Amino acid sequence: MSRCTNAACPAQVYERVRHFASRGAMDIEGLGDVMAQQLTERGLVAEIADIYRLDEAALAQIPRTGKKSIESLLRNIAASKGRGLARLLYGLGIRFVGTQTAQILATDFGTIEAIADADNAQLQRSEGIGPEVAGSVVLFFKQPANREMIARLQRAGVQMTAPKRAARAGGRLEGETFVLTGTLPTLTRDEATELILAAGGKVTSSVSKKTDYVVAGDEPGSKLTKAERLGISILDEAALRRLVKA
DNA sequence: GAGCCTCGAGATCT
DNA sequence: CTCGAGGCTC
Repeated sequence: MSRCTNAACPAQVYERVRHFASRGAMDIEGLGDVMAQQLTERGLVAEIADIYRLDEAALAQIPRTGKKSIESLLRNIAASKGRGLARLLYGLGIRFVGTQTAQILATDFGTIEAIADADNAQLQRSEGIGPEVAGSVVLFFKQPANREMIARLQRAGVQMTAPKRAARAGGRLEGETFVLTGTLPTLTRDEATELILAAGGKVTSSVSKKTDYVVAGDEPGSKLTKAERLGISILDEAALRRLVKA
């Protein structure tokens, strides 16, 4: 696979902005595919940090964007500053760093500076980080343009810290691995994940012998079948809540 | 090397 | 959600 290396090319800027604002990353509602396209095409956003410089006058240039949408978007942009290090890291779009890896790095290192200054060997001490991923992270933070972008985000007030792992250790679900499938009655996937993480548990995406519990909701997928075959404990939402509180 | 797991893309649904 | 590719662990 080939990768375009011109960071300034419009298609690259658009992709970065779109990914940064996406649900798993900074979750900026109102800044989806279409808005990202408009902002980058019009030169209102030439790099990620420009998102935080947008104001009413700039947004008013965009067709079909009235006072209400503008107010709401600006509010959502402001709210995104507090999403925390894990989401921010994922949002930066570092190769091989998805939500899981970003989460691990965030809780292991605690601040963006610690990650940016870590060398290959230090990064590899984290679970799931091998030579390839570590190399990719080092490469990203070696680029002066990336360090500058981060500095600009920081100046804009974007928070770049995370509670360290220690703060969460000793939870009731310490050492337990969970997999979610189907739709839960009252919790979203993110909320269920957060509940488990907060109790010291771990959430992965595929069922294996190492899975301790499968949390199944309505219309579960093949993960439930696999869990039954492997004899893994199945929980519904109520049982998960009980386990967390137990 | 085997098995596990994440990433990332594409399909499905709301 | 599923699934393949490929990185990581043991």
